[in-house]
Amino acid sequence: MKPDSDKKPGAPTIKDVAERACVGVGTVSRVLNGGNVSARASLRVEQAIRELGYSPNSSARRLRTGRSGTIGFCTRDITNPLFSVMARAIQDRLEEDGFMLLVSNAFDDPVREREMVRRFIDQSVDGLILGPSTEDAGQIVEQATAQGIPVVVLDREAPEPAVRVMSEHIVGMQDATRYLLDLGHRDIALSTISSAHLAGRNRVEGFRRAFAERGMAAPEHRIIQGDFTRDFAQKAARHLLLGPNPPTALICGATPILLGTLPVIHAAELSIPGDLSLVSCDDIDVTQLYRPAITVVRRDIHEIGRIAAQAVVELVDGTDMPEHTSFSISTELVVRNSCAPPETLRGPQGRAN
Amino acid sequence: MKPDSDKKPGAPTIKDVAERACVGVGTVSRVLNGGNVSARASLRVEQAIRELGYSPNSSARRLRTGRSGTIGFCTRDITNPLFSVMARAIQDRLEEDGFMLLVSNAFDDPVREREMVRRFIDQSVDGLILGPSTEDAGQIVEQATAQGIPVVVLDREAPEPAVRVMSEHIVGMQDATRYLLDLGHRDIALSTISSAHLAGRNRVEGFRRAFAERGMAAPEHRIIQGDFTRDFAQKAARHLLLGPNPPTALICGATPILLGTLPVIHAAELSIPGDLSLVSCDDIDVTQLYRPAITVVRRDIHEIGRIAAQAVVELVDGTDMPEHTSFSISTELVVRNSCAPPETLRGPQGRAN
DNA sequence: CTGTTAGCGCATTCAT
DNA sequence: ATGAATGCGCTAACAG
Repeated sequence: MKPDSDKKPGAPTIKDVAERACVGVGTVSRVLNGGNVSARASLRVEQAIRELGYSPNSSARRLRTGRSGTIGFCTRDITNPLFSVMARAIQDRLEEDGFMLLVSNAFDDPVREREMVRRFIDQSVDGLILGPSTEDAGQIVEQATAQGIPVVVLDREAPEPAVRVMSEHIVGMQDATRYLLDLGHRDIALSTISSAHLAGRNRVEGFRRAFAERGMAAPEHRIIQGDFTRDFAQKAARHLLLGPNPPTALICGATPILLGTLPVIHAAELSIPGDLSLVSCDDIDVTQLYRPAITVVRRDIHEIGRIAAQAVVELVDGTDMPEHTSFSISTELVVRNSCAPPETLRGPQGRAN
Repeated sequence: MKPDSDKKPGAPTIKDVAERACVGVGTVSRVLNGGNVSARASLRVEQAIRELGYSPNSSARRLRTGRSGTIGFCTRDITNPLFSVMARAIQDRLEEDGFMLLVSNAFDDPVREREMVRRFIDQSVDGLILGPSTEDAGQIVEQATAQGIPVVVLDREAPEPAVRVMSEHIVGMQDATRYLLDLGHRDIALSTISSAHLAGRNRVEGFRRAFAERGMAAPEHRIIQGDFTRDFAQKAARHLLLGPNPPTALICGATPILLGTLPVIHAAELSIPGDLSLVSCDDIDVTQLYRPAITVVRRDIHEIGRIAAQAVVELVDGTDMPEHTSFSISTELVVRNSCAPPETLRGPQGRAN
């Protein structure tokens, strides 16, 4: 075999393109990245690129420029519709600017989260989006900022360089509670996530405010907070629903809480809304398709993702600071069929079976 | 500017470590990657690393070695529980070997899929996992293989270098259909995905086989196939259920199909299983929590992800070929309360309202 | 066992 | 406007 058409099997490099186009590598680089190139040279280079099927080696480029074209998204658990929907929205938006998305699950474990972030940084992501967690993002933001990596946090506290995208959980829960109050409920239970989460704190706050608004004190003994597992939710639901004087209404303050609670409701053969009025937070397939359809505090998850993605992109690409350092996502109470006035108000004829 | 004590703010490099440990960079590299190093030198290097807070620059490493430590997962839509659960399983497994996961959504669009894969390759992923799609993976496998990138495909055809993880859709659907047949149903409808998908073809095949088994011909006019959208499912359900002689049982051959069908069932005020027996494919929150709970053909999604991840890792790390080039995932019929004998067999007393 | 050296492919400076 | 040269940080091949 003569060194005939014996090309190197490796992908063509910028040098190959330069040779073929009879120009220097600098010129090729310039047409690629938009420098000053004469029309003639530019044309020749472009043709060479086409003929060779050349594509810039991203590893070399990222070594040279320090930018990778990737963004890391640290979720609690991608299996949660909240995060998978966000992930999709983020990815859709990121695509517009040519970024790719790296994901991970931290399972609400601060140690794991830091480890994941470390690995993201290690992979030299250009930006970071952090899902809610039990911990402040302070340490992580600091760590990332030290490397010049911008971070956007979702529903959690974070020091200044970070951009925050916050949901109006207080108002949302206040609306839900008020709705139940207006229906005549007084003994309303709230099963939600730990106050270690901003969302947990805020939801409890909104719950209390709704009662305060009416000059009443919230039933503190009906507030149960725990971690983000169905397991916790199930225990909480048993405690709440299976006791001697069950509440007339229950608000589930997170999707996993609802999913852990429903089986208990089924097992106890409680009818909704006959025996129990039910409200959940975040609208998912289950809340829409369950019969009766479940009333929820909805927020636009897709928009949250879009905004977060948009923010990182601006932070990464932009030369100047972003307009906003904090975004607020509103909520909306979607009334469906899972709530009714409490039995006591419907007369003593018993359950409407 | 004078080269004062002006330390570079940049992260410490292998050279810094070498100097501090009074060894050559080669030695540092060796302790990092496991070469032959004396205990003494090794100790000193490790200390220097700790003191400097050194972390190898992954961009340089990937340029040098051609390996990135990332795997790309191309899904149809990460929002589908099927894929989010897979993604989580894949990621969990990948983590064990230090890989990170890049995800994307192709929305069943072959053009988009190729574009996503191109970008994955561009990002120099070490391996590729492809979710099911309307197209054979031939072209993509070829493209990836040319770059030495191994690919694992899920529920789709692919030429040899690729590893396939296939679900036993034929048997699964056959079991489901047989179950309905045994219950006494004859007029069974199947709403499933296009035959352009392997899963679509196989599900129809299983459906037919169950009838053939009994010496009957499958009701071909009751088979509707379309794309993976709720929209299609809704139209199909309307066509099937709202006509003059609705079937007595319906099998939904994919999660989006079920989700698009349920609203039609609700609107038509059909009772399950009174008016219609219902079976779905893939067990999700909705099938478990819906009342009545929905009978499903289940497969272990988590295991599919685990196997796929394990396979890529072996392909990437391994020097030798993997043991298997194809895996088969079994299915299981989970009987719940959404099916009953057809009305005709339960006597003429009409609906049990 | 160890230090030195040569690139990996690219963007970028510097002369021209 | 452009070609040549430099080095990003690392690994691997080499010579000791």
